[in-house]
Amino acid sequence: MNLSLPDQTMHSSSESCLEDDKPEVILPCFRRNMHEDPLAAYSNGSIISQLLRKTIHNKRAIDDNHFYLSNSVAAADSGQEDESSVSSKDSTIEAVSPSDHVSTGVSPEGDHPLPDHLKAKRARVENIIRVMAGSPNSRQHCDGERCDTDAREMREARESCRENKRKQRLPQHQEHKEECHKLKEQLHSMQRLLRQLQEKFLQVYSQEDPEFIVREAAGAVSEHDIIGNSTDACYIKSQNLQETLKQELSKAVNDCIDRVFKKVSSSTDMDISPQQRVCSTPEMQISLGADRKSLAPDHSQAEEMSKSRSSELCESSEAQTSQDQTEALSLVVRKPPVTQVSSVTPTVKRPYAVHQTPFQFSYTPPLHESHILEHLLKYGPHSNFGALPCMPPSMDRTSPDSVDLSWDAVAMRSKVTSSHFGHHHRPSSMGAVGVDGLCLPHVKMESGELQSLAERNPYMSLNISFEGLTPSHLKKAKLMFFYTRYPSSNVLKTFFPDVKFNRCITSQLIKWFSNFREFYYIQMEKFARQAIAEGVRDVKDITVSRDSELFRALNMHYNKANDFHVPDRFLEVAEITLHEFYNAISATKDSDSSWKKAIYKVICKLDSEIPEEFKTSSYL
DNA sequence: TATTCTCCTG
DNA sequence: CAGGAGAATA
Repeated sequence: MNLSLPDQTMHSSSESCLEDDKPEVILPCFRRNMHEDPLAAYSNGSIISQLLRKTIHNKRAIDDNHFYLSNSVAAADSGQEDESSVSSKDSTIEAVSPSDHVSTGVSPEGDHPLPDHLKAKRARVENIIRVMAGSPNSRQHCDGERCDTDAREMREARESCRENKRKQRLPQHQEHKEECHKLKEQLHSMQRLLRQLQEKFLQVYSQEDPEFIVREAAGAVSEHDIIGNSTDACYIKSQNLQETLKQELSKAVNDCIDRVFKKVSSSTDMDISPQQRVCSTPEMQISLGADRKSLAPDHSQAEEMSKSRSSELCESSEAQTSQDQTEALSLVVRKPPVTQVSSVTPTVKRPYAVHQTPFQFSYTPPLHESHILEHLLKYGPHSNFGALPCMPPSMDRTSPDSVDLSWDAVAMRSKVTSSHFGHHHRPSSMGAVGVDGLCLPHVKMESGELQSLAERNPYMSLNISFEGLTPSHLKKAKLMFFYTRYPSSNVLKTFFPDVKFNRCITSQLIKWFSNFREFYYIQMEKFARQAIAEGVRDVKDITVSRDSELFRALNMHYNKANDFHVPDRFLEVAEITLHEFYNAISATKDSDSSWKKAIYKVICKLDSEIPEEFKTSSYL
């Protein structure tokens, strides 16, 4: 394909529609429309159709290697019709030009002034189309190196061109009408949302403190200028918003729990499987946002697993109340009678409710409301609550205070995870009501009951299987790294006997060691380069002892508490690795992108036996 | 095709 | 350290 369009052509076709610097091409009236009053351009000049047509022309010109653009496009840009050049040279677009005239006259908006929202929207649409129109030409400025990309882009351009053609065949005025209609609808829906939000605020505040209505409403919904402006109560406003959200959420949650409990209590006599019974308790529904896609059911969990599992119930319920749950959920039983589920929550249409959040499962507010709430939660003052990241419920998020459990697992996890996640928050920070209510049922539940529930519930087991890796395991893995850099999965299974292995766990452990290696090799490279920079001439001058800075760095990473005696062999391996890096870098092998692979190959053979005591589950 | 590894990013 | 992308490997 010949891309060597004359420079002049490119300029006239690409820049003239994008920039102001071609006054000789763009008529003043058109420029005013484009740059000063996009709305007017929209309603009067059908700029969109013109630009679309120009796009088509440009792209066709590229495709067919036609060089007639400079004239016709310039004319088109000017806003004046050049039908002869259009229709005579490209009969496939014949529908375009006449419709321009039609649309110009039958513009649905006519002369009516439009809201600013609409103007802005329209401006954006036009901008997008301008970019579309300009891109294929600007591409022509590139040099020959990008021919491949260009070819691909050209194909895309052709497709896009076809798309545009299809659109062009629609009567323009109809298109405009539709567009206007859509915009209007959007505007209306936004106004509706605003009103609803406003009402919500008023309603809530009136319950709390009638005196606040005036000030708060004015501040929160200032756009509508309900009463006036208030700028002096920002802090109080935030506080109130916080409390309000908490109350609203808590109310909704409590309500749903009540309803679910009622339903459950009335249906426990029904003929349902143990799993079903288990899943029917609210805390299960809430907390079972398990990673269902992997992991097989596990009925033989160790006792401590079951204990930590119970802590998960509360933890995950906390973490998930408001976040978006995109993960497949296991909150519904395997073979639930549809009526049973839907009778509890009519909003849940699917018996296997895959994408329902635990929260939504029981309480699904109208879409707009939830959106508003979501937005407020995300960006509002209560970010701690709202911005809970989308992490699997099995991942660490603890609320030890919310459940009075004395199990070691809980305590341990709480301790570690609270330091692990900088933004960990205690329930107390969630407000008096908060989501603690969600955890309440746990407190009332006997530990034995919980345990048996957990053992009978495959989905919980999934959760816990994944949960099997604790910070203790991480610490142990780090120490094992002193012996083995590339442990096989068999080794891992052997040395983590207390972990119920599955694909997920294995991958996780492998990932850990991968991370360990990453740090290890980064340090090696760093110190090797440092040695070279310091002018070390001989590899033999590089040693790794316990006094070495390198060792200290590694020890700090894998043995932070420094309560483990690092085997000498590790020092040797570290030294060998350092030498490898030194040699490779000295030989400027690092210019090769895969120069480290040779080193990895050497190091992976240097794994040594891991002491037996690591095999005991109680190690550490 | 699934798994593993490295690299990169947050 | 987790997660994702991409390449290598089985």
